Amino acid sequence: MEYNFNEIEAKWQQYWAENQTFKAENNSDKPKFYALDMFPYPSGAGLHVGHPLGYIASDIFARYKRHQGYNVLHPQGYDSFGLPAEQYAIQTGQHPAVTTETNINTYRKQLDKIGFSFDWSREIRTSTPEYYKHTQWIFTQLFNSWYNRTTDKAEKIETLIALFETHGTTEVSAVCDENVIEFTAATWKAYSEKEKEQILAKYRLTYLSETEVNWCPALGTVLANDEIINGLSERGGHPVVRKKMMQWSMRIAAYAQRLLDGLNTIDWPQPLKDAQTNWIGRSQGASVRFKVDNHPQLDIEVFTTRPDTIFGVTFMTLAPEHELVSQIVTDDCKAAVQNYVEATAKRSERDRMADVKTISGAFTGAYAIHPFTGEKIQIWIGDYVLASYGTGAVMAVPCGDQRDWDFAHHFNIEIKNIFEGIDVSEKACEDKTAKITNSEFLSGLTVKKATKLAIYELEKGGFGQGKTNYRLRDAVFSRQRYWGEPFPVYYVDGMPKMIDSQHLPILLPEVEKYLPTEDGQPPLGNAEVWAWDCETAKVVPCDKIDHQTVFPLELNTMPGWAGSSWYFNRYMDANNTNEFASKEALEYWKEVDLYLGGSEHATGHLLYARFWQKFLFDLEYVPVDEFAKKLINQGMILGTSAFVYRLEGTQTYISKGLINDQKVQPIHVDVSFVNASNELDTEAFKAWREEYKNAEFVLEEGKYIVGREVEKMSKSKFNVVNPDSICEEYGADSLRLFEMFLGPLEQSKPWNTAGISGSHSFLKKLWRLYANANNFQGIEEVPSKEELKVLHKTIKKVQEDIENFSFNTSVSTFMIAVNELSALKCNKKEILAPLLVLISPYAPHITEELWEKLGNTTSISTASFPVFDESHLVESSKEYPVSFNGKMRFKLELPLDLSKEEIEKTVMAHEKTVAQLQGRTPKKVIIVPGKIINIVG
RNA sequence: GCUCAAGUGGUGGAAUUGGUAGACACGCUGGACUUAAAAUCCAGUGGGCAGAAAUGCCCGUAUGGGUUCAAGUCCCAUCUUGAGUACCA
Repeated sequence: MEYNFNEIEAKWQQYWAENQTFKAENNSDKPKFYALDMFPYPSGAGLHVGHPLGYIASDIFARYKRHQGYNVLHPQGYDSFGLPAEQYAIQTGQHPAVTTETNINTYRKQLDKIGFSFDWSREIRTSTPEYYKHTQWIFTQLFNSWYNRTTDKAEKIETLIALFETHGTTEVSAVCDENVIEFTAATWKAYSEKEKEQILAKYRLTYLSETEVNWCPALGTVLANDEIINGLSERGGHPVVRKKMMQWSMRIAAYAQRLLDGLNTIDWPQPLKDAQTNWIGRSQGASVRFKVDNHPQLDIEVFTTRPDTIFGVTFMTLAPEHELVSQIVTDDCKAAVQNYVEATAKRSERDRMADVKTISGAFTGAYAIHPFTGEKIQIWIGDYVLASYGTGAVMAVPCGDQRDWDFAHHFNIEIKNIFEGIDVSEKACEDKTAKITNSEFLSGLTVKKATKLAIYELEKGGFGQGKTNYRLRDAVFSRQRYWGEPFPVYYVDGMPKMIDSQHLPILLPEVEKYLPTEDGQPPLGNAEVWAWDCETAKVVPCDKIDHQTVFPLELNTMPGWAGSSWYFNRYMDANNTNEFASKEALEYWKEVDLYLGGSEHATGHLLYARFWQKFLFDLEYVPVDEFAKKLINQGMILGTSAFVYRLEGTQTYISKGLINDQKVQPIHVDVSFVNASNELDTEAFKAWREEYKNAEFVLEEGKYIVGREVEKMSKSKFNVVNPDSICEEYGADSLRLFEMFLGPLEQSKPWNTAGISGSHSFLKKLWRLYANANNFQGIEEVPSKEELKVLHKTIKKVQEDIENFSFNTSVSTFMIAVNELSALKCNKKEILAPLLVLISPYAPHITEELWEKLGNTTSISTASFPVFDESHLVESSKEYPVSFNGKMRFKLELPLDLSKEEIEKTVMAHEKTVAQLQGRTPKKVIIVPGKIINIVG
């Protein structure tokens, strides 16, 4: 009987679906295990072979944990709001919901074919009202909360109001806007409702603020930073300008320290932790206030990580946008400063960052007073100082900072040396082991001590204090898009109001056009029914707006990361209609035990999700403050793009080997036109597109050879390989094994189908092993010692490998086991049955089939994992490698219970040893029992 | 520039605490079966030198040093590639 994978795979996929084999229960005596994949965005291109890599790995782990007796939650869903569906809608008028639905159906079909053990009863889609109802609810919770520094957590806004009522601002230590005012309890009570609202807005965890966006007038839309290249839009190459808009922001900066600290409690890859650590960018130092000469009321505050170098300050630089620039600039410098400010304003932030080499700036004519020496210090402006970091001003220490040095050098400003025995005439000294000199009370101290003392003296003199700064900025939460969660927000007299949670969800309104409106409003501005009626608590037509009881609704939508910042909690209780998940479900599943996904989400999704989780934890909605205990990044599967070379300006295509010095244009061709030896099917190429119809080819040895390059798999590069055809040709089990066999999970690797026959023939060998064993039945007979040894060393290795996520090596272990058992002509049930359980997480279909043929009536997924028994591996002897000066010369079989002395005696007496030594006496003999013998001399 | 990861046969990769480098697979070569092909099975396969052969010797994990009885593995320097980030004071 042949291995008919098509039939077998269809049979078991149907069986699992009908029997709900992988449905997870929220009540169980078993220990729980939650294995999660980062859910996909359902793009129109469908799944390619890169997607399943991580899904296969987590599926293996989930199945393994089931064999170990865990109650496993292994769900899947779709991150289904997003840009491509909206752009397709703009082009075709097709509603994004329709496109999304179609794409999801394609994904589902493809996923089903690979045999994943997902619990589909818990499927979620972020774009459904049942789901985004809760996303909206979380937003309102953020709005109704503030960050209390005293308790170091988020609290309901009511606790802040209570503090204001009893103590005014005196007892409040909060993470809030910079420009909050102080008041007493009495003043607070005297404020009008609107004034109170305005004050509270500065404390809420989500708040409106004027933020700059990249506005492209020609496209009528807002662009993300990476959609802009050299100041022009990526699509169409139109000019992009910076425009201020009122947008929602999330006070993620409040959580900077906790996000940093939390990294120590979770098992995530170090590179990913490093990326988050850098992104949060904690730096410690001091904040120092410099008085401005002739402006006794003005202070310039700077942040420095090197307060120890304060006596090396010879000038000060402000960001051109700094608010004090216009106040301090002297009349004779005014023109130059204004010119410079205008020139920098024209350059985009990107341009400014990209151009690091050009040094530019202008002198303001004003002077600051050094807090310790009282010396007058020139105040400059320069675009190397960023308004958005720290205070937008730096104290420049040219001897200790290369950028300050470059600036000073360029503008001929004094460079004062405060480092003992170091020459700073050519470059700054950034070495932190240098000794400070020429610095009054800091002279003679090391950096560490000087820093401490400098901060102490600053605080004593009232010039500043120690400070910790974070690079992490609050996150903009508004998008000028259609296909996203609408905000549950309406505006009364310009102030945002939350819609009460009982009225959620606020459904995404229908619009005629998915583009922004002509006056630059977001697409929801096109909606005709988009106003909130406070009396009926319903969304009503816009023309009913009277600003008495009917008010305009928010026109922005939420960003892509809103829905993905809490979805892992939803799977725990995905069909709950009252709350995002019940307390019991959250208590039971707690957190994700294994999270698999790409490292590209390091500073996006993975940071925002940790932030929301901590927030929900603070308000006691979730039981843990880190949502994923362990995280693994799977590497990307790269495509091998193929190129033809067109002679410039012609329809002639030159085979790769014949190009030489001719001017050719490389053009991507569909990889399906190319065979394994890089030969192009020229007819298929000509038929591909109208423009290639008349192509002529310059062949080498009668063939057109294409160029190859490994790139990211992408539709536009025509290098996408889709799993469907592989499933058809070799079966899902072959695909699963092959993807695991490609190499370490974390590593990026090019896709190359050449090796798939190896995995496939392994499965055929496996099938034959069972077919030969009493026609699949196996025999009830005590296995031989060798057979048991093969089985148990396989159990040991596979178990270790799975736990280390080393799936590639366990596939080779299976191959070795099957090769060895085939050689032994093993037909014992006692060996063949446990072997199937070992392989079943990797190749679930064939193992279910063989399991059934062995006489089992329940799914193999219910079988328990074989238990490793050391006793089968105990050896009585060892084949020792015998080395001379570290080089292995021959092997010698010796009993393991020999003592070192006995080993040495035997080895030294051996004829090969004598031959190797050629009469020399060894200086030393190293014997590591059970490992190696090394003779030196 | 900075941070991180990585560099091993023709190819993907293995070698988990320093202890037999190249497991397993692909590819290739030869053979068996076959009219033939496919499929399957068997043997060989890092490079070099010597030998009819068994076998022996030398070289070999990006490069150059070092530590060690012993280094792909540890240390220092350099080069290359990939990823992230970027005037962060």
